[in-house]
Amino acid sequence: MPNKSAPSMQDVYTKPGHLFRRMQQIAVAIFMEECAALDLTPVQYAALVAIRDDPGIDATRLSALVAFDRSTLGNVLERLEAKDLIVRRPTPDDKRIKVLHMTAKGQRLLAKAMPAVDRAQERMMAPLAPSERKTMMALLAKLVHLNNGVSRAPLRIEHGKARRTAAAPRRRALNGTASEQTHA
Amino acid sequence: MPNKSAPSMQDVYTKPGHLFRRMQQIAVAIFMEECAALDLTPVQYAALVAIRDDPGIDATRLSALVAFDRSTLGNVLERLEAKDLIVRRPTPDDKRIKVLHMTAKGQRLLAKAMPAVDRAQERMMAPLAPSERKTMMALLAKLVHLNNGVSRAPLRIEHGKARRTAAAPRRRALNGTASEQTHA
DNA sequence: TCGTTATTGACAGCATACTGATAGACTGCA
DNA sequence: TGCAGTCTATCAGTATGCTGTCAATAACGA
Repeated sequence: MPNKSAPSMQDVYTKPGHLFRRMQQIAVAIFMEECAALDLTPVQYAALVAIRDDPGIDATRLSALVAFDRSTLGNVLERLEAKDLIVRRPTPDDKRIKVLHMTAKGQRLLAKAMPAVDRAQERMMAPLAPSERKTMMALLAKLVHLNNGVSRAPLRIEHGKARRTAAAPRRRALNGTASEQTHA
Repeated sequence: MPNKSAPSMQDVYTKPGHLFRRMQQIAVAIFMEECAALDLTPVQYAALVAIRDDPGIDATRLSALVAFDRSTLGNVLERLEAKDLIVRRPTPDDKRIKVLHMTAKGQRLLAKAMPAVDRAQERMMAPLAPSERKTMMALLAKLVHLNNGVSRAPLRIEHGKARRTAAAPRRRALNGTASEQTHA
């Protein structure tokens, strides 16, 4: 009988946790290589896209849209503002909130980033055949969707786009739990 | 014609980079939940396993075995030592090196961690059917394998287990590049 | 043997993540 | 109306991950 009394590195190498960590390392490295000239991180890119999609959004709602931890996002936005890619403005209707808008510089950078980001996505999947990529992405999407809500930063998409205004009272319950799935 | 002039969040959601980041978030969250009582992170767990597998290894070689960045590993080892799970000792033959050994406390913790780690791995794959899990893991392993060398911390396994001794001069070229694959 | 090159551990600095706490602002309900 | 509970941004603390640098040490080649 083989010795099963203790885990070895050979076991670790085949475990999902190890492989997901490695793949994340690789994905970030490739992204950073492609975007080196733009001084843009994956997280910053996603935040910019979301802000451009939804101008006037506030930081807490943004964190739900891009599935970032709220505490982390504060620093990310600070850096984006320091680089003049976005602006944060307080609002008269709700003094707790600072709404986010892209600057012209941010728009230009995002346009330039697009091809670089696409190249990065291509490169990380390059080792797989086209049919394998499809399978991989379908399974990965399923895994992420059905595990949404596990981490501190689950993805939460506001349906009906009735974003908060002075007239429309804000929807409650932004604090989703693990059992609550955003898309059914 | 649809407007393809700019990326939207809907595009980002389906990109590999986004999904890998989300999955890593989820995997770490699940691991930490299962190991909360043990005060052990995924990275610390892998380091412990590797040190137990290969007592007397030094930090640089360890970083290659577990695919950690060398700079990060220093802090990880510091914390493991502070928790009395490992010891770092200088050697007379090479004054640059500090060799690593597990303590009895580390052994005990590792034994206790095993079932928790297994539960974590189960949980993160739980949403997939057994056949889907197999497919996913095979593709993920392939992707990581063939992209090994891309990040700053590629996996490098020493073949022939001729670890350095006073008699045997150390193998050169630990500085692998992206083109160099560890296993053919 | 002696100078060049490599290796090692340690740092400083930046960016992403998460936990938990806090102060101020707002809402809804009694 | 007034207060309890909620929501916002922010902060301190911890951990990972990367870039780049440094001094001490070791190996190698001329």
